[in-house]
Amino acid sequence: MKVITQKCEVCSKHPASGFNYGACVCNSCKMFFRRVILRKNITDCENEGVCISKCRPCRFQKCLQAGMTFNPYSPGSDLHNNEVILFAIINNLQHIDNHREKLFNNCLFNGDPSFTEVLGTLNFEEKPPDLNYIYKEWSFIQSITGIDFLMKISFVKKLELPDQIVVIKNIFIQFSIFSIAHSCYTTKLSRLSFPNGSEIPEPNIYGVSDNLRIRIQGRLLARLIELKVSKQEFLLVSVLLLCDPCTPNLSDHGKILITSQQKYYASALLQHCLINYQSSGPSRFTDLLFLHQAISSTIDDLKAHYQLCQLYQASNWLHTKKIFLCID
Amino acid sequence: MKVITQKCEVCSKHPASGFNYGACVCNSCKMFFRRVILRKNITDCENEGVCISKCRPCRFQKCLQAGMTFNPYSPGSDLHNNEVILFAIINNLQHIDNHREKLFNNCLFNGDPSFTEVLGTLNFEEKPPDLNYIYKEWSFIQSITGIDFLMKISFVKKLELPDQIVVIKNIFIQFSIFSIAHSCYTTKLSRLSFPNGSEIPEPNIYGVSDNLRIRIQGRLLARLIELKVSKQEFLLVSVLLLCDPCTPNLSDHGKILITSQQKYYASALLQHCLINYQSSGPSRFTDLLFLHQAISSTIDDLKAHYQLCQLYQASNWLHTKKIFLCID
DNA sequence: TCGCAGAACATGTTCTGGT
DNA sequence: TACCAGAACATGTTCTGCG
Ligand SMILES: [Zn+2]
Ligand SMILES: [Zn+2]
Ligand SMILES: [Zn+2]
Ligand SMILES: [Zn+2]
Repeated sequence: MKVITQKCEVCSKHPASGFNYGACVCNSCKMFFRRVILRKNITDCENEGVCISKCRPCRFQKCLQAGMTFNPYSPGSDLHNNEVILFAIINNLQHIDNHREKLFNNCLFNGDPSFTEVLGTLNFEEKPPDLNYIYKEWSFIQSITGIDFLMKISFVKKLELPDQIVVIKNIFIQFSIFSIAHSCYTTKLSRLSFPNGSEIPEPNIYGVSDNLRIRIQGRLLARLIELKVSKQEFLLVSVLLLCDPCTPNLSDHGKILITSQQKYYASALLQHCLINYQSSGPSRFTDLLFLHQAISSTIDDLKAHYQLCQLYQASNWLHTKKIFLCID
Repeated sequence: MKVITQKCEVCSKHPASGFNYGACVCNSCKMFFRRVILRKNITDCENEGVCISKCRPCRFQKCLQAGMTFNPYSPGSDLHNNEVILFAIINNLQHIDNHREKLFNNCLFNGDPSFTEVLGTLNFEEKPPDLNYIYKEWSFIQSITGIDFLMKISFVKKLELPDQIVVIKNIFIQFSIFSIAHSCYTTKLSRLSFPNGSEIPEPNIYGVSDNLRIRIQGRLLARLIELKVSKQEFLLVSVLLLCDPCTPNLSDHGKILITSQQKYYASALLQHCLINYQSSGPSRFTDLLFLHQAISSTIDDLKAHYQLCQLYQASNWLHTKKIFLCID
């Protein structure tokens, strides 16, 4: 008699039995979600990224992505159970990021894909141990692995293709910078630089003000050091960078999805802050969100720096990769 | 790596995982069987006879039919568990027979099907309460419901069609007589007769020896009374009548199947006797099997009687139904 | 090494009760 | 009455141990 003949949002195998735990899912998936939460047996997908989504961990991720939440009547255990969800969300991000790091450190990417091409599968190759990247290559592999990471964040695939391009294009440089900065913070470096030690931006270009370079190298990193931004916080903030409903040229559908995801990840970050910082959780949350400003300023400086470099030493900046030129 | 790519004998949905509990079945069916036995939760099929065989009780019957047995290592409980199986076998027969009785008492069957037609679905109709059968009609409904009963014994469907005809044709009269006799025994009648009281065979036909009639009316019934044959025994013996590997014109395949079924039901009957008669179980078993002789003799007498009647009163025996004339 | 019984675990379906 | 959380039950899959 029900109008809901919809397929389950998670398994799409059974018809949804109704609105269970906050999403339109079938009974099996409802019970599955419940059991994972209660038994707290969250594991990681074996083949991160290339899974057919039929495995347990991926099924659970789909539940989370569908927006399922667990609010048992029994008061008190409430927070505890939602911590499980939070943990799972972060854990998932952590895995995708571990994969990114692996690619960044051990692989190379041949070619010069446009944005449309980037949306397909990216084929990384093993990097010979004796190969040394030059600066340009570092920044390219940093960005391309960053894009790969962003593409793997689950809700991105739910966007229509043009929206995917728009969103990724809007954010990948910010993420690259944020990511390299956090990695430098983790390894206790005081200036932005690639793993081989070459500083960002490329030094010693005649005519470019040292002031600009110092700002680029220091501002964001200093803030990360000051706040002692954890990896988990870094990841959540990264996803929130992506969740910008004001991204230009976004379709209506995209806007709705991005908005819901922003709400979702924002409350996850807030919860995380509350758990780790108790009463000062909200202010921590604010600090983290405002990292966005430091990132944006750094990008602005980088752009200025780039233009100056073009001005003074054009030849060195030839063959800029398409993604940096924002070519679709 | 296994050669066994066979389908499960019970569900034929999964491949058989091996030889489990005595039959080639899949793992699910293995566990299903195990659980039914252990929990002893045997129930009856809702729509006896016309079930798609997907329901629990039918699945369990299929297990039994596939020859599955339960012999747990733990000594002592052995017999107990096999009693569960025995109970289930008898219970199933009981149900089919209850259905037969219902048809026999409350329904009528229009038409004069040949044996080939009888193998399809038999369409019984509600009998108006004010309708009174004449003798011929009683014997027809008795036989046709008997055939319906026999067809529903599970292994019959496993026979090839010609074998089904051969087997049923060979036995349906014996079963009819046996059945009516046991029913008379149950209702404490001393002479074979139909529910309306009309005696078997039809009395008062001029020229037929009373001796013959008395033998027909009494011999089998007397034996049933003497032995106090229970309904359960009646049912098992009935199936064993059917399990005659020497049935003429049986195919090789049919012979093999019938032989295995004979072994199966014979050991069930023996077990039943042992449980109820302990040390005199085997002799009880023998007595029951020898009921076959009384049935056969009665049939012989009936045939003689029939021929005599034809001789003296031909008109009365016109329009004999096809099944009695053994018309395929 | 293999095959199977049984335990343990995972998943799916139906029932129950509160709102 | 309809809806849904959770309990209870039923089914299916994988692991373990033994001969
Ligand atoms: Zn589902
Ligand atoms: Zn997976
Ligand atoms: Zn099976
Ligand atoms: Zn059934």
